Amino acid sequence: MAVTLKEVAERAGVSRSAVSRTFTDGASVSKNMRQKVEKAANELGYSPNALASSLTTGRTKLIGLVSNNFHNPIFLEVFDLFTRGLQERGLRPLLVNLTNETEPENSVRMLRQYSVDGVIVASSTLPPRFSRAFRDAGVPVVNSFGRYSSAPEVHVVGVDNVECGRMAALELLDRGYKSVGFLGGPETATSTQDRLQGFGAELAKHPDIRFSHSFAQDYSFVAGRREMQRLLRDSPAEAYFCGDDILSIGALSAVQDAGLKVPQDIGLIGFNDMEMAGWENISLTTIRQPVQEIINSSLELIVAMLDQPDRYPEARLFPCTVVERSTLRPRS
Amino acid sequence: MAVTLKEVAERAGVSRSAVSRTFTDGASVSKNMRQKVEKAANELGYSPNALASSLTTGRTKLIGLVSNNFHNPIFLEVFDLFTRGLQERGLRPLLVNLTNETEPENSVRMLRQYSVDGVIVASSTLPPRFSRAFRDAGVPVVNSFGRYSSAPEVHVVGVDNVECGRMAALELLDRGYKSVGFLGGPETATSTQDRLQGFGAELAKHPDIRFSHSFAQDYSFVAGRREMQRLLRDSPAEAYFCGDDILSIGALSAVQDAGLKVPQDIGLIGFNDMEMAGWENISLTTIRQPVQEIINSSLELIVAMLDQPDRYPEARLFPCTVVERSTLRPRS
DNA sequence: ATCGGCTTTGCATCCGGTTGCAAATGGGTT
DNA sequence: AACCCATTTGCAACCGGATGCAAAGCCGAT
Repeated sequence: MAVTLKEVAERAGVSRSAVSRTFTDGASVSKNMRQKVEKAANELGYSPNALASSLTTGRTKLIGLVSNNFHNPIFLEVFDLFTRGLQERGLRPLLVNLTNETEPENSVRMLRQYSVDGVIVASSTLPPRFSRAFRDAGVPVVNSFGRYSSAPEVHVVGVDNVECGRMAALELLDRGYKSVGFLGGPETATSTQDRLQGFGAELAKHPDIRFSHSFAQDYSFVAGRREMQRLLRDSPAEAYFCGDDILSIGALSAVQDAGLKVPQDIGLIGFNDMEMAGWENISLTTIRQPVQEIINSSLELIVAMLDQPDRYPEARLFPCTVVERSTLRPRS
Repeated sequence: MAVTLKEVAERAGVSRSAVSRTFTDGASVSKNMRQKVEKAANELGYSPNALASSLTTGRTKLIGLVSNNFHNPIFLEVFDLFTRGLQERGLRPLLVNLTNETEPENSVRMLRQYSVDGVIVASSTLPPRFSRAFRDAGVPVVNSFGRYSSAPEVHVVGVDNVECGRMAALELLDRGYKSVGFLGGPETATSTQDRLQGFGAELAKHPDIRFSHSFAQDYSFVAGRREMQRLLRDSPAEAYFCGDDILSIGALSAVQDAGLKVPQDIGLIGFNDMEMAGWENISLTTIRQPVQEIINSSLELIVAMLDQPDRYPEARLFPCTVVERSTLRPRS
């Protein structure tokens, strides 16, 4: 079907190696030879088969892009940045959707069958055993938006969620709220646990502040809205730290539907600063996660690992910042 | 690095062909042999190299998933459904992000280098020459959400955008609006052109109705908002058909910011029925595109083309329906 | 035991490239 | 013209697996 190296060689009247060499950079080919080969290749419309060459070079330039966040709009931004970043570096994203997947085995086997050069696990909700499984299979792996640990088992790039929780608490205290709540994502997500921990730890220093917490079923508008509706039925707090912007937006809609005003009656602070948070009809005060930086760093790291597969695992953390918009009352 | 067929063969004390056969279904292997091989394979943790086998079978099970819509949230739903659908069928999505790409050449070459078995072009804004380029390269291609044509050059699965425009017009007429506008996406997108055409054609039958149109720069919140702000400055129409829900939501925010009420002062009808359109704080009346069905059908089609690459191109169209929520005034 | 026919197995070759090695080539010196 | 050395080229083997073909194995029937 497609034109092969052999045909080009015949047409150019040279050996197959010669053709191969003109298409491998760093190989030794004379100017003359290169011309002849390129002429023949162009005439035939030849381009080398990346998979065949991967057999001998051991490199496919395929990177598994693994995620289970296909319902949170911020992940569209994430996919956009990852795919473009990979493409710019000559790498190809093989997308793996792990929605509803609980065990890593299948995906590990699949990605190994396709000899991916590396894997990026982009998720804040996938349990760490997924990343670990890839590492154990000998595949370079970077866990983006994953859990920070002082003794990381795999490379992690993201934020310190405990610190972010603390930051949210300080922000609410700073505004003089006397009773606050944490409206988290699913209780099983490590990101939720960590944010809650930091949030709670900071509030523990202020025993006069009433503090409660609860969890939404997942990171989604509907879940955030439902949970807030539940909270509103029974003496809600003055302000809530939501574990994700998408939860905040759901919560916001619940609050407004109940005839209450944000931020006058109830304050909200989100997490992520996704594009939508800046929309004028939402205008969410939130903790910004530097998505672009996290992704760039993840890409650099995975590229580096291609050459040093046994690189010692590190955690790369980026600071978050508060983005003030309209869902918290002014500083007192 | 990874375990190979040869090692399994040695361990099991059989020929390499025997091992190959136990892992190819439909091949002739005795129960006894299969057992021996599987035992050895398990002990070694062997799984066949999909790329190596693709060399001889000519099948990679790789499907190029090509798009340039990484800013419209509905495409997160689209990617979710496509990737899961492909995975269920044993196929692997190789994601290609064509943002800012104007010429198909590079991506065609790349996808051919990776010997994809087929390509799904999922976009309503990529010019038809992209799909055509894949077809010309001999790669089975399905253009999902593409432009319907009575003489399709490649397989198209989607909706009849002209018809949808007409449907929007009828809906607005039905509500008794006397002046209406079309707020489209980028003028170069065929989907925009077609929706405008249908919309205009229907209105042409009613010369008493004032009709205007304009275009947003792209399919995004910001563009929709900006365009609506412009319109509001100068005797706006009573109701607008927006070329996409995301534009509607931007427009909605502009209208509300201007102190006007929807639907009392201005009516809006969108297109797509993305998840967000149903959020209670948005509650957009819109024309629903049956995304799930379009994707299922696209998948069936691409699978069918794997066996019949020269299948005669067809257009598969699905009807749209009006989803009534809260952004148009009641029927008169 | 022998035979016939079907199934199972192994051999060898091929898929489309890459690469170590040795032979061939080219250019500059003497 | 002869020689030396660096570059370029081709040969052949290999990457991991699939498959046509012929040989081997198996089964029941005679």
